[in-house]
Amino acid sequence: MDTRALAVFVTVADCLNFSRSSEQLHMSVSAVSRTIQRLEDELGQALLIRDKRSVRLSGAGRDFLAYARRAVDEWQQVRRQLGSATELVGEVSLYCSVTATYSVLAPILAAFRAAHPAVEIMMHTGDQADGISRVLSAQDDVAVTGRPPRLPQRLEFLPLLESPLCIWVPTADCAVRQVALGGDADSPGFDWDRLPFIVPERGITKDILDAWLRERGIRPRVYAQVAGHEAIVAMVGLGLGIGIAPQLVVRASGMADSVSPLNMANSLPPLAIGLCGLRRRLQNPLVKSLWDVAGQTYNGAV
Amino acid sequence: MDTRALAVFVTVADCLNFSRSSEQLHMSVSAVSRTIQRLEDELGQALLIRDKRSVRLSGAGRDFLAYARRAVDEWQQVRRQLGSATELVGEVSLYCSVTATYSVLAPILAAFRAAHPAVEIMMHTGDQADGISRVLSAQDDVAVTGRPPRLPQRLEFLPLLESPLCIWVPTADCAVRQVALGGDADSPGFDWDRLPFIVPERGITKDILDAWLRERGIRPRVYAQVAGHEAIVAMVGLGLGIGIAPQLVVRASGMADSVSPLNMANSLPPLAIGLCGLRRRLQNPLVKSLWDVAGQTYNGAV
DNA sequence: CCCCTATATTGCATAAATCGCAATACAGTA
DNA sequence: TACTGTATTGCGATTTATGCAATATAGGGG
Repeated sequence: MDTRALAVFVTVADCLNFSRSSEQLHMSVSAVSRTIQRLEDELGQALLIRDKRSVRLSGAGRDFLAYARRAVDEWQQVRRQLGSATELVGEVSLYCSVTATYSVLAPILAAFRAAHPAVEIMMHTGDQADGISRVLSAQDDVAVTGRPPRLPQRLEFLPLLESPLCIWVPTADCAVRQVALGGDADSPGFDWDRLPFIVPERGITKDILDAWLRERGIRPRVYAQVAGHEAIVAMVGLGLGIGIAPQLVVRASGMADSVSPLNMANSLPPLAIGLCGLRRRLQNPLVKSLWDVAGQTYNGAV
Repeated sequence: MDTRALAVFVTVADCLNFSRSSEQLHMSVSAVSRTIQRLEDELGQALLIRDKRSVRLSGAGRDFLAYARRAVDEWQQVRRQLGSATELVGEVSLYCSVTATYSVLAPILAAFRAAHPAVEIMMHTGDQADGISRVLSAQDDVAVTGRPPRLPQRLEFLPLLESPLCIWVPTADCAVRQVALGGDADSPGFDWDRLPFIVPERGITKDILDAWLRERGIRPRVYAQVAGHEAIVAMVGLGLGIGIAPQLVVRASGMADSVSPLNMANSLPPLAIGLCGLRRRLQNPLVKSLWDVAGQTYNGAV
């Protein structure tokens, strides 16, 4: 019998709800369900009475809960006593865009370094669009990324902040700007066809944009497919076309003066930015602590 | 962390010897070694100091041992409390020869039935030679068999009793008997060639006999290869030849008067008879309890 | 001094446990 | 009635544990 199973049982016994427990425990509902089943199997007793609309403790469950709390507690105590929990040592690998390094990560890393000076951070930067796949393929423990529309259950997402997703227009007076500001972007007659559009090559921003365009029946003239928001902003700033990027990136880019947002009534939904990691990896205390520090740093911000 | 790992640690801490622990725990040495490694890994502390010729507890190990004992104890206590250990229910499957049923198994089964009336015994009888493979292929939980010369480590063997392995000669006055008793079986000149030999088709007895014959450079005249000691005894009793079988089988066969042993100075080694089972299956409490009852029933007999 | 035994560890292949996903079942609700 | 929320289950895939064989090393004779 595994202490993890005991911890699961304690959580479920507290929530009296498998779904909520599964979230707290960073596991799937089925994993929780089976963990309890195994436990009951091993004990030859039902611990939780589930009757299709409620979960409650059985008599044996109440007795066992007392034991389980104590056992979990004593285990953690002995861990601490042996010093394994005093200081975390090891490394955590992190994937993010260059922009995220400044704007999202800086405060997290400062706090994390202060809390766990012996943990090394392996940071890999690149196109934010690759974050999810880097995490899924276990190349990195955690990535800073936008929230995917559909989150695979083995991924965990911790929202940190939101940034408006805008379509950006060059500030300099040029053909692109004149067309872009020459009409009402909300109206069906807006001249999308004459506007060179710089779109993301892949990733969440591309997915959101595609959905948004499809909804409105807009078929943009794609001027370039570019990897990385930073590059999109740069190209827009140079007057090559209009492009999509989170406001955050523009602010951090040093090109805030070279681009301005395209005003629209029904604008794009804001982008939720946060940490993304494999659930399984979150059981690793190092990854878990980075996660926790991030959550605390941005506590209540979103 | 698994309570099983704790139990392993407690055992090793008590023995201060991995090999002996592995026997007590019904696991391979490597499994024990790795269990301890995992534990140390999880705690980030060495628990046992191994310096190539001795094992002793580290400081952390001593502390942890106190915890581990308590944790194992409390776990067993809560199990008992919840009643999972009150009565065993289920079934155990058993393979043995017809003879073993009477001579070896009877007292075990009587004691086992008394101790665990709710456990059903599924008994399969057949040639004792097949016992090992039945167990290896998990067709049966446990078999009564002779001790194999080389025991695969995933098998456990519990010796119960020994029986002399003899070469049997018909009692009735016949050609076979005259030749067999007409010379000194120990002498190199003994007339093996003129004696029809009834040998086991396969199994441990065959292996032992083959080795014994090879050692002495005897090439017997094989009259028949037969499955099952009972059949060998029967054929010898009918005067068809000489044959090998444990004394136990002859005694139980009702043909004890029809056959007599061939006297030899350097006789065959006695056959160790006992229970054989997959180590893994021994962790099943039902199988374990049958094993334990057998051990107690024949306690000290061998 | 060298071979042999005893003991613990490690690479590797295999067996078992666990997990997440998708499908299912069922009760309450809009 | 369709829909939502919740728990379970079959199944494939991944992760973990195990046994075996090989390796390493020390001690004990001959």
